[in-house]
Parts: sequence; C-alpha cells; structure tokens
Amino acid sequence: MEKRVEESHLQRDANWQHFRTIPPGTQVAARNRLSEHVFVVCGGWAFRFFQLPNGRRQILNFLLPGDLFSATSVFEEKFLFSVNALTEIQISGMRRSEFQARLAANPKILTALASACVVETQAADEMLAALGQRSAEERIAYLLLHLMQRIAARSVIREQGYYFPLRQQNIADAVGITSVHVSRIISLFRDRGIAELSDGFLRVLNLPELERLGSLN
Amino acid sequence: MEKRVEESHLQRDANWQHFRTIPPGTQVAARNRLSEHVFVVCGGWAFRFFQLPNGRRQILNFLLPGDLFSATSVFEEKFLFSVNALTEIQISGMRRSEFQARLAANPKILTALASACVVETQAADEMLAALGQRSAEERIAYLLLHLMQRIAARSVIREQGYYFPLRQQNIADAVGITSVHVSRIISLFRDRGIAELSDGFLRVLNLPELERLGSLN
DNA sequence: CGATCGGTTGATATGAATCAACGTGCGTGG
DNA sequence: CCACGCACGTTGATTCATATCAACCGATCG
Repeated sequence: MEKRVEESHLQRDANWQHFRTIPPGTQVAARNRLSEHVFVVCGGWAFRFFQLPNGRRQILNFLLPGDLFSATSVFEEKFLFSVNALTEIQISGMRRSEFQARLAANPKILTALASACVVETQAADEMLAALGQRSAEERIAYLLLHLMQRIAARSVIREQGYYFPLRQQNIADAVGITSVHVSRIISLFRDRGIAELSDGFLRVLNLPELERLGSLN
Repeated sequence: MEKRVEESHLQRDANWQHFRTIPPGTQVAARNRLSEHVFVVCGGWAFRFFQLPNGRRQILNFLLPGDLFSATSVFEEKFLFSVNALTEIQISGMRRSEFQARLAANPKILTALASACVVETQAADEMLAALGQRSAEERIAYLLLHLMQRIAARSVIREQGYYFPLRQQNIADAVGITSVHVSRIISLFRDRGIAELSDGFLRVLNLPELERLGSLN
C-alpha cells in the first residue's frame, strides 16, 4: 500500500534517536511505571488505555505515526496510562530532560507541543460526549469518522478505503460496549450499505449517513 | 461557612485583572466563539460542557476556584466548549497575548500551566474509563470521590460534610445517565448508609464502601 | 490435525430509559 | 397573605438497549 506519511513538527524538529521496532500485541508502557523518556510513535498503530481491576480496559485513544504517547508525559515522570502495540510499531524515545531543553531552545517545538495538547484534550472531550450521551451505533460511527480523519491527515487513501487495523474487541474497548454488540452493529452498517469493515480495511459506502449518525454537531 | 481558599500558582502569580461576578445559571462561554482572553474561576462553581444537537449535554468537568476554564484556551483562540455558572461565580480574564508573554517571562507560570494540563488530561482519562466501563452506581461514586478530593484540596471540611452545589440533573449530565436514575441511586446510597446528598451538601457515612464502588483501581 | 482466535448469530437477562404521577418548597403576583 | 406556577426530587410501571451466555464457523498456525 502506498503511503505518504506526513511527519509532525514534533517528529521532524526534535531529532529523535533510539529507534525500536516492536511486534504487535506488546505492551510498551505500563501505568505508574517511571520513565525518563518521552516517546513518539514513528510507524504503525498503538493504543493508550487504562486497565481496570475487573479485567475490563478502556482504550483512551489510538496512536498513529507522529503521535506522542501523550503530551502530558513531557512533564510527568510517571506513565499515567498503559500503551499497547496494535500492529508492529516503530517508536523512538528521548530523555525527558533533553526534550525539555530543546523545548526551551526551539519555539517551534513548544508550539507543536501546545498544539498536540489542544488536539488531545479536544479529542478526549469529544469522546467523553460520545460515551456519555450517544448510543452504541452512534459511538461506533463517531469512532470511525474520527479515525478516518486522522488517517486521511497522514496518508493517501487507496481505493475509497482506509487501512484500519482494529479488531472488533478494540472498538468495543474504545467505545465502551461488548464485542458481540460491535459485531451486530458492524453487520447492521454493512446491511444498510453504510460501511464495510473487514480484514483490516474500512470501506465507507454512505458517508453522509455515517456522518448523520456519528457527528457530534 | 468558613472556607480557606488556597490559590493556585496560576492564580497567584499571574496577576489577573478584570474581575466579574456572575449569577448562577449564566452561560459564560460558548463553543466556537472567539475570545481574546484566558479565564480563571476565582470563586464559586462552574462547569464546562458540550451541548449536543439532540438537546442533551455532556458536562466535561466542574470548575472550582483556581481553575482555568481549560489549559488549552491559553493556545486556542476559539472556545472548544461552553461554560456555565453553577453557583454565583467570580471570574477574571487576561488577554491571551499578555498571558503568553508572562508565560515566557516567568517559568513558575509555565510549570503551573503544564501541571494544570497534566491534571486535566488525567481527569479526562479517568472519566473516560468511568463512562466506558462502569455502572451508573460506580460512576456516581467515582464522581463524588473525585469532587471530594478537589474540594478538600481547596477548603476546610466542615462537620464531616462537603459543600456540594450540584443538582441531580448536573450529576446526570456529567456521568451520562438520567436524572431519575440519579435520584434512585442517591436514594440507594442513603438507604445503605453510604452517603447522603441533599440541599447543596454532601455527607459521606461510609467512605470505604464509597471507595470500593467508585475507585478505578 | 487439533487448538486458538476473531467474528457471527440466537436466546435470554438486566440495567437504565422513558413515561407518568405526585410531593414539597419557594418565589411571585394578585 | 394566599394562590399559583415552577424547579427539584421521588417513586412506580413499562419498555428498550445492551449485556450475557452459548453455540457455531472459518481461517490460521503449530
């Protein structure tokens, strides 16, 4: 698949080193563990989540190439969340002290960080609204639209479709419903000619309808 | 009620002007409206929310004395949310440009802002987990505990109770359930001797049990 | 070849929404 | 000063969305 990855300022300007390639399914950060490093995802998909004591997990967001694990980890020395590789990923880290030094020296990085922080918060707020106020169907539609935008910002879209490596269980963990119910709703979308999702690939057949369902406005 | 308000660094160091007192129920910020100012709440309670087209609203968080409307509004010139006064409030604003100038000049303010950002994000993540993975009962317990901590950080607690100006509808809008269901669950808490909530006052009778229900760990 | 994983589908159970009625306190205007 | 309306909370009956439990299928892999 042809892919034009557009690097963020954070990725371009901050001069990262210590590249690592990590197989899918690996947990690359654990809540409450100390880390002297700030990490970016350079390739592949990961997700940030909370593990609850009852065995459930809430996926807080998905990390795409160019994303910091979280803007907050620039200031916080403990991880406040866990991170897991969804696909094979490349990540690279920089000592927090070094990052902060660069931050002070290069206003472009500060701007990029502030912008990342705004985007993160905005996304969290919208997800909060989706989880609190919308039906399962609407939440899934919202998630699809949200991820489509993020994918589109990073790569060329091929054959009217999107590379989309989420399992139904991941969708379930992100929008707070059961994977069984996710299956039913995805089937519904397929039957109604709204979208098809299979085998790591998302094809949207009726965008206006998907937006009608998923848009928060 | 005796109250020792502890000002945050943001409030103390940034030298705010343009104080305004605002009656309860007033909307003090509207999503998508431009604002040249950054605002802090100096007294009273407010809440930040999204208004959905179907008439529902999601309360994103509650604003207590010392809180910025949001750390993101330091960088973003449009409000990404709306804000409403829960009680009578005092707010004060500063031109964004001026705030940014002070930010550059005084590292203490930068630290305070970064810390506010971390706290905000962490709170949003936890709320996400609560909304996605927990029952109505657990969500309400979580909200009570969360607010108790924030109140306790700001003022002396009186008679084993907390000043707590939320209406049941506000709780409903925050945790994503119906106000009648909130009523049932609050009654349940009362019947089970866990907590009493009435008339702007919260009294916790069985903290361990409330924590068992509401804690995310 | 069996085991495991991801997805599908059906039957049933349950938590929460909805609809509705009612109570109580409070402010306002007659 | 009373009467009315209104906001807020409570409670019951019913409905509905989603969870749970269970069986099954196809693909993949050791």
